[in-house]
Amino acid sequence: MRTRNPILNDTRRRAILVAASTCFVKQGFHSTAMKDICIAAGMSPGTLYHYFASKTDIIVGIIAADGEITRALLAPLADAADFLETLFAILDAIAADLTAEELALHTEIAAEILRQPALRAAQLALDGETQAMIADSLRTAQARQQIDRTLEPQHTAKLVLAVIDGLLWRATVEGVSALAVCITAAKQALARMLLEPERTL
Amino acid sequence: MRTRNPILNDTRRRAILVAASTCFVKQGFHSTAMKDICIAAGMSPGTLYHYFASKTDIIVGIIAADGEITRALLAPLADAADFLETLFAILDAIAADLTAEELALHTEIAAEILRQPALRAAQLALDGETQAMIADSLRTAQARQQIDRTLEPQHTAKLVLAVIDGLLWRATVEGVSALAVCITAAKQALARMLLEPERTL
DNA sequence: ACCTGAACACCGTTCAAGT
DNA sequence: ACCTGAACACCGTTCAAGT
Repeated sequence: MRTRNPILNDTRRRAILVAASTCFVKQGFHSTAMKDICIAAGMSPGTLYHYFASKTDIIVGIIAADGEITRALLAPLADAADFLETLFAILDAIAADLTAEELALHTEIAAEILRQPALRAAQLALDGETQAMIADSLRTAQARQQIDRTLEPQHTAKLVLAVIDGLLWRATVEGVSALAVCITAAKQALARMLLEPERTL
Repeated sequence: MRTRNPILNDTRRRAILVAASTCFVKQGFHSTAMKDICIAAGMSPGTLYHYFASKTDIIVGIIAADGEITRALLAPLADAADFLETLFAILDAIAADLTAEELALHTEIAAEILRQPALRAAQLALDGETQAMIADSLRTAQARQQIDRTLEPQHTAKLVLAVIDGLLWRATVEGVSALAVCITAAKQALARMLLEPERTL
């Protein structure tokens, strides 16, 4: 029994996730065959299954990768000169290169999570981490008097995520063309939620 | 060439839709095989395909059936003694027998609609009808001074549907146990939206 | 361990044959 | 027209064999 090569393992897994994401975004999750992913990643089915146990397991990988991206996007909040301004910039960044196909995949993944308990567990864990990260940033911002100090951080973090979620869902339903309007509405909602009443924009 | 029997056609199509819905709700859209639907409906694949062109076509049928149910649910609004009270009762009725599995199917259908242009067209048409229906009811309610008369009916109808949609999406994400809280929030939002400022509950 | 590609079981859809 | 069930093409997954 030879020992596993962690670097190769990581490289291959990333390559597969990239290939799979590309296919899923373009054709949809259920319309892409494993063969499609194999071709896109330049490997045989056997090799692919050496790195991922199933098509669903690839989604677990995508959820995890998305989680990392989300955390990287939100990182600037932790030490922002202005919390709300930074949050708004993040929203703009999220919207900047968002396509209808990406939103569609987002919905397909949501549906898959609802049907598969294993995925639900993975998603809940990641969501909890993101929430804690925002809650921490909120505490810092409150100490700096940038955010209404009467707000409970944990609960407020949940609301912030709910607003972002709602924004994405609305853009999904109404089409990417509605993104600008949705973002404006989301920003207004966030300002009212997070600032002290007398400081409302 | 014999002539088609409309009654039999309608009966069979309804039976298939009921069988399919049951399977989809329980196991999910992509996990139910056509064979499952055939067994549940008590017929052979050939017969099923005599009434529905494809698995996707069954979803078209389900969307249409859901549309009819929605219209029946909203019908009381057209001649309500109190518009808002009637709307609230409808929300409660929708929530009364809503399961996590039904919400999951709702998300699966949404994903399917986003991927299949034919489904999107069907959905848009139905949504337009529902919207027009609510707009009419709003006009009547405005004439009866039950609703803020400065509101534009068409646009407001859209908002009402958005709130209901948001309510269902939130319940999907947070779980059916959150339904009561979501409904309360939705009712508050609707009251603020529809009543004249000084009459807010 | 890492990789290949044939093979297997399953599923959506079709179609010749029957009434 | 309405119905049956075998058959076809395709897809997710496995596995014996190779390095």
